[in-house]
Amino acid sequence: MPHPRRTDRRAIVSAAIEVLNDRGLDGLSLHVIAGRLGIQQPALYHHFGNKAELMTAVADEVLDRWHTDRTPAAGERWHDFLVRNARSLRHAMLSVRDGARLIASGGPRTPSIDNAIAQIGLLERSGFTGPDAILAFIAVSRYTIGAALEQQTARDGGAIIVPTEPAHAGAAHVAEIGAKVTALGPDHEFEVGLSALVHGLGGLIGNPTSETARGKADASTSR
Amino acid sequence: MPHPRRTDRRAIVSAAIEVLNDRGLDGLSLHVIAGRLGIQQPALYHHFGNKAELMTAVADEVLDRWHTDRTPAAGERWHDFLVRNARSLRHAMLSVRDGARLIASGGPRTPSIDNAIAQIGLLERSGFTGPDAILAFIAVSRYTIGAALEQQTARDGGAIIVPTEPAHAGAAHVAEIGAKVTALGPDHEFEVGLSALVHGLGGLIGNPTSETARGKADASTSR
DNA sequence: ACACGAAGGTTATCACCGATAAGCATCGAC
DNA sequence: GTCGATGCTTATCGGTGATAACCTTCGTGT
Repeated sequence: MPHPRRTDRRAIVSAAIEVLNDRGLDGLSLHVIAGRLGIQQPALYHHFGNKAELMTAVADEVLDRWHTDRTPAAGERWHDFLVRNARSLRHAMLSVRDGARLIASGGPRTPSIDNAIAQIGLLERSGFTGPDAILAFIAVSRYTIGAALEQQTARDGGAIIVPTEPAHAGAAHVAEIGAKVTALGPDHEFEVGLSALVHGLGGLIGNPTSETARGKADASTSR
Repeated sequence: MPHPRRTDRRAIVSAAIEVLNDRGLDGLSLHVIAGRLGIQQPALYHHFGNKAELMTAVADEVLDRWHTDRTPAAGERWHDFLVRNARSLRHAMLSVRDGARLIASGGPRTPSIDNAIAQIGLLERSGFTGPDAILAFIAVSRYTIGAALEQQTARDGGAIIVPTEPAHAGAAHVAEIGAKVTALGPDHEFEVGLSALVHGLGGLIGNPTSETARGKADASTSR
């Protein structure tokens, strides 16, 4: 039986996620994906123009499956929603091996227009200006991605390594509290920063940044 | 002139940075690096065990060259230093093409032990507990990396794209404020989140998180 | 003085990857 | 009933990281 079933984009994306989970992003080759579907590698080019296009579809599927909390509930407070949304995004990235690298490599996501309207609307109704609402979402999303990325790419299991040069005065102290932080776990690391960020974003209410925007751009080169 | 000069690790890393700047991270192959040095590709394996090792050295060199503000100045306030440190890290990542991807792909950095002691010491003297000091640094660093990564991988020049489905009610409004945010520029986007995050981290003073952490693996720690 | 081993470089070759070309089979529409 | 679109095949290409085997230079210990 040469062709038991017709292959479509959804089947390919699902197979890719399976391969991703047990071989990692570096082991995710078109050959292996096709092999799991019982077809040859060039056949994939009938469904996707190139590998990058496939990867984008995989990233979208991962978000669709696990990033569930994107819509503010009725009467939900703005910071509760921001936190819930960030946790959901993080959960999605951690649900797949190398998920953070996968999402990050695809560049910034563009959410559906309806979600964007609902999200921004909530923040505007809470006192944020329009631009500040968007800036708040961007900040939370970037922090979340950065946190998931570093957690997932940490090869030493997330432990805080202190290069223990012999008998350095403060080194022992740093190593000790480093061990404490490690013991608290990655979830706690994430929550502390998230809570601080969201709390700080509340300061934008009544202090719109677009008016206080001063030429603070230091020597950062744009590229 | 077969061998004008002996090649060492520093020369290889410098050549790699040059190649990185004009071909990008995806175009950074061992063949091209060796070509710039006038040698063959396998010769590089006498200096680095594999490509990943070379990339780590390149990332370290980038940080050494451009991430200059890592040490707190005498009498500097904690939040001023945190902000200055984050700007310096961002500046380093933006100083090289694909610098953020380069830094992020290498996993979390381990700073020199002396810097870690000085940095943590400043925060502890300012009222942070030891673990919270580390958590604050981690949060700022992850936000900074996430922000630089998304800015650098944005292929549409950082513009906020609104999928303009026809005549959608709030779409026009979202597109309008999206354009405003885009006009403010990436530096402003970064600064707003950074300021909020650092401001929020100040709330940790007097409210140590390690004591409010419930249901975590905290039994093993000291005393 | 000289042998010798380490260091740095060479050519040849591998397996693998993404991508393209050319051809064959199936199947629905006209 | 043919015909073209669709999905798949085999063959092949250039490029990439990595390994093997060999050669040359050079500092050094006896």
